[in-house]
Amino acid sequence: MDIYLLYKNLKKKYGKPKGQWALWCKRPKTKEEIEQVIIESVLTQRANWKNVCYAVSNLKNNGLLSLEKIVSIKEDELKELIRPSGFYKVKAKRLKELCNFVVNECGGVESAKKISLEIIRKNLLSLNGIGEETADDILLYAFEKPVFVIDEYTRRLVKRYNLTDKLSYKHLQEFFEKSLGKKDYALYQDFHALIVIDGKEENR
DNA sequence: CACCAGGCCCTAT
DNA sequence: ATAGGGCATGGT
Repeated sequence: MDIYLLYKNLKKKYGKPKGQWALWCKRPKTKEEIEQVIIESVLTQRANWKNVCYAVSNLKNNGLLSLEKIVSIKEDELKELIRPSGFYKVKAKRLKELCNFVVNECGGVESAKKISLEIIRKNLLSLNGIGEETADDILLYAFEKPVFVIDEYTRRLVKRYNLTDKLSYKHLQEFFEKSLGKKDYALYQDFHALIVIDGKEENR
């Protein structure tokens, strides 16, 4: 099975990624858009996307959809705003830690983009509540690093087509990156989005 | 009413 | 190393 052909077929079937994916796959993104993607990467953990939208709207309506603002507001205020996204207590804590890291340790999103992949990935993973998938979401969709994101839908796809037997995150990530041959962040962004879009479609 | 959603951490084997 | 429980909301 040619993985790139799989991508072409999904692309043919769905075209440009829609909905949330339109923003996540937008190239290039403004600073505000990058920050929104980072915030959404935490809010979307094990959450229905509609619920994420409610939380994002709350932040936006209060002028707080920004990393600096999230660093400065009270955690209790943040909790109430992001409540619809579920697991709101832990997510408020995680968000504040993540935003603080990007703003104060990295010097903001533009400087963060310039940090080497290995270093920034390791640092993101050291934060509480940022696992491999969330870290790679941020690296790929916010910082435009060529890392292939593995999630539940990707695993289902691998199983459905029997692409490979080992299902660990690291193995699957290497499998996709090697199979696609080139480290192309734009391709990785669209492909992962299409895998999720297609996975949801299969589910109905 | 029951079950689910793009995760992650902690604890116990 | 790996399985299972907890975290919580709104949709279907």
